[in-house]
Amino acid sequence: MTTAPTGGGERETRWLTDDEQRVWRAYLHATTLFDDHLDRRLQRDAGMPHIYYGLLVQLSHAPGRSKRMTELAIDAKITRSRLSHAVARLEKNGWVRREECPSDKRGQNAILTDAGFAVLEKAAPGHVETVRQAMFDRLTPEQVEQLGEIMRVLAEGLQPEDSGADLPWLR
Amino acid sequence: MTTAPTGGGERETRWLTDDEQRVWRAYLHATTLFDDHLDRRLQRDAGMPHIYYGLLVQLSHAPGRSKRMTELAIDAKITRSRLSHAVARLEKNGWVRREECPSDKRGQNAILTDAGFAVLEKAAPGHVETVRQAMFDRLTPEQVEQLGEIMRVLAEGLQPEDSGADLPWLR
DNA sequence: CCCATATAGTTCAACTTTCAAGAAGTGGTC
DNA sequence: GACCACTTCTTGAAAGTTGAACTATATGGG
Repeated sequence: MTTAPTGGGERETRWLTDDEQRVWRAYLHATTLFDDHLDRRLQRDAGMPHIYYGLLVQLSHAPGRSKRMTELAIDAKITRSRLSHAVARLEKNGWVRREECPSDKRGQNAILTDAGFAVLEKAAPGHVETVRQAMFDRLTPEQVEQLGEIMRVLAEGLQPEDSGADLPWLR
Repeated sequence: MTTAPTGGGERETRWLTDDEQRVWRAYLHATTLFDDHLDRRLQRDAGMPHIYYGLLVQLSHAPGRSKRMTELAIDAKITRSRLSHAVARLEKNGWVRREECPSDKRGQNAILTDAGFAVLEKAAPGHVETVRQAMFDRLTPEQVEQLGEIMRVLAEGLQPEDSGADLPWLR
């Protein structure tokens, strides 16, 4: 649905050209496959979806391997609701634990446990290898640079997304 | 977890360079935001997630606005299981109906209804506009071309993904 | 101090996705 | 024509996601 000369009461829709459609489809195709690929690998190698893995990574980089929930949600680009569920699951796995925030009683800190760190340490090489094989081994250095720049531009335009859910600015 | 000089018994992991990490993060960031953005828009404007919309689009392009389930699954890059559930939902909405395949009694054809087509017609301009604003209005013509080529390369390397679920080659 | 309002995080219900069966049909082989 | 391997599609339960409602705490005036 991107080319038809429109049908209803519209005001000059700027439909995609054939070239644009091809790029758009290629984008959807590739990103879908990529996402699935990563998810499966990590599910297999680390027993969790990609985004959960990303949470552990975030924590591993944080001072004290600890982070406020909201901060973690923002960094991982997910809603607080989703994070709550995710951390609950990771906690059940023994990979993360929660601790009250001393300075703000509403707050919680998510903390990477040693077990969690171990899982990360074990899965990381395989994950990196996956990413490398699927992306960096296939692209020329120029393309890698182009991709980076393109993604930066796209992300920039998407940041201040409102939409009524949760906190407006929080995703 | 992409830079640390490793920790356990590994054989020379090819960690990502700082530049590669930046690109990788930019990629994740942008694609995540993009996906969320589209999903929300379509949920709001058409009452369904992006992938369901994609199914209707596929059908609208097919001869007779009809397609075999498996073919549809392959084109949409989803499992048949997922498609079954999705079509069930779309059928409940009255946007798709199922019909037995005459030549193969195992088969089902998914058919876009007039109501389904109407939904598509109504949502399409907004959807295209969303895509245009978020992607094509932001990139230079060169970047669009680069993006297309890069995505083609990435998809190429991901095609024959096995992994044990459903049919290996299907999805 | 007390209030209104904002923020942090969780929870609930509805929905989607996944995985592992399972029911039904096809096609080739002997 | 009975068997066997395979394909097509569906189902059910578990896991994950979403948006909205909710609890509790914080904050900045009056």
